[in-house]
Amino acid sequence: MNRIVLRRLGDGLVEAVESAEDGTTAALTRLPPDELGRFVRQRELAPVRWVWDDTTRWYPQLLQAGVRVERCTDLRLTHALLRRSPFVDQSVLAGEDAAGWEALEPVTATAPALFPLEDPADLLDPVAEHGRQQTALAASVAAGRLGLLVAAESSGALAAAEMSHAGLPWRPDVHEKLLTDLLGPRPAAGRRPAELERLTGVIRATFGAPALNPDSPAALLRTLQDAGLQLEDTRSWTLQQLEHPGIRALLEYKKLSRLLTANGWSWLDTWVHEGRFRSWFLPGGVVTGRWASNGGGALSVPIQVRPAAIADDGWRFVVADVAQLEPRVLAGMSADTAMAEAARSTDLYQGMVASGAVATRAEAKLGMLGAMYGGTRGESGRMMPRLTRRYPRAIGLVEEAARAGERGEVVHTLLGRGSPLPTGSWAERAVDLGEAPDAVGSREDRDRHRRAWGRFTRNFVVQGTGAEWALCWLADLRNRLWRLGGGPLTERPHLVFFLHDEVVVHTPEHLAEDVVTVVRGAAAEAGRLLFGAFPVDFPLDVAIVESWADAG
DNA sequence: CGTACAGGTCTA
DNA sequence: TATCTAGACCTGTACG
Repeated sequence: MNRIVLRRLGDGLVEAVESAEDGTTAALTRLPPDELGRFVRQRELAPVRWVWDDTTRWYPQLLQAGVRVERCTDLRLTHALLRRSPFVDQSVLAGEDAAGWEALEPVTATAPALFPLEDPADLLDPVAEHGRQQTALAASVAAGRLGLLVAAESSGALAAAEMSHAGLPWRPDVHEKLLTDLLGPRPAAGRRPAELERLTGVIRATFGAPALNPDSPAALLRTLQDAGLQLEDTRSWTLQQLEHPGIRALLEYKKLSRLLTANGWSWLDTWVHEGRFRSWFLPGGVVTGRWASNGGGALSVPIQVRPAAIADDGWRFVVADVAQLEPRVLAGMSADTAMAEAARSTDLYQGMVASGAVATRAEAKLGMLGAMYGGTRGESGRMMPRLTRRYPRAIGLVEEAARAGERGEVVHTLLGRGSPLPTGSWAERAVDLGEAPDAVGSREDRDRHRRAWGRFTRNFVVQGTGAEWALCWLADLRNRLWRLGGGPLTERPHLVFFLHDEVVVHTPEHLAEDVVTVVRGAAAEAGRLLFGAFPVDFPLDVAIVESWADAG
């Protein structure tokens, strides 16, 4: 398959360097930016891989021009992956512009200038960087797995851009009715809605504080303490434990105030246009490999407002999420056959009960969460010895990751994403083994940091490998969806949302059943890609719905 | 007056 | 019968 490296030239032209499999240059084309769409569309007629500095700098404009790309190599994301992987000879990647590649930030402008002036990306040489990356990959002892990872990461970048382009269907009228029913009519700027005004009055009267601003945590804490309540913070969970006639109104105020500030009228004004909620998904935005997001709080859209996410007329959402992704991934990566046996069940925790490992589902869940997050106290800590006896390989894997982190070492996911190195004085000392008396922090301080980093690395291997499974699922699904329909991206079934282990597909109603089939097919393929023939299942909960809120 | 942080709440 | 992982983003407040 030919590769085409795209780069911007100083005079505003775009250069396309096409090379064959063996590395020989087949063609060199220069064209003005407004002809790029036509060029890419034409070259996409045959299998080709586009290579560019950063997907956010190229793909939104192509999508705007109605051009969809099958595959690419995102040099920014690939560089970041290879740079941290313990399976890569770092000297190969070192170059005079290595720092430039590391500093490169994705572009998330709301109105992207076609080619921004003074873009630091324009100082970097994509042909040279691609060469270094290919050399580093080929020389790696984990070339196969890393190759899969960088391909999936780049596919994710395409999917992310496509989701921002399409947007999540969102009905402002439904959202506004929800707000009005709960808060009252939209108030003038800077004023509280009627219901919050009413609750403020109740709170002030009940606690005898006529000037209290319930939005000020410090003032609220003082007022509650003056009223004789014993508390150290004003979190809802803390307030719920208290007996006082004013608590009800206070909790109600907090709930509605949160709705107003996070997803109220101004959220609608800012993030929903022409019936679509558009935010930026940032693949690789979290160190573990999970995606981050930018704009509108896309990864924490409250369940409360999801009724406003409604498919277009004649369209449906297919909402799919994988049940208990992380314990299943742990079973696969540790090749723990006993845990994989429990994972054969639709409910992994119930499977653990059925095998006699634990007595109740609640214990199974608590124990596994403790194993993956590092909970040592309370009930989850008490489960550990039994889980260790029953699932020695799975528990052993996370325990070893925790110990490595406590020693200041790098851990890695199944496909080879490396954890960051710890920062701070304890880390240097951990490598040193010197344990010299510390002038700054106490020994207890260092031990606390060490254990905290161990919890991070313990979770990193599981969360990170879970993210790899989800990335493979998403990448394969994206291609299967494309083949289900015809015409432009948004006239076919297409992805509109992705949240760690859940996808939302917007599809013409008559294709919804086919979408369910390919969503399941892609999940099975992701399992094969990561774990080969090892028998671990990834059952999906899938629903065909008109509103996102009706799923699950 | 702008920035940084604390406290809080939402997601998986 | 708990507080363990990763984030985004809001308001209020202290600081320079």
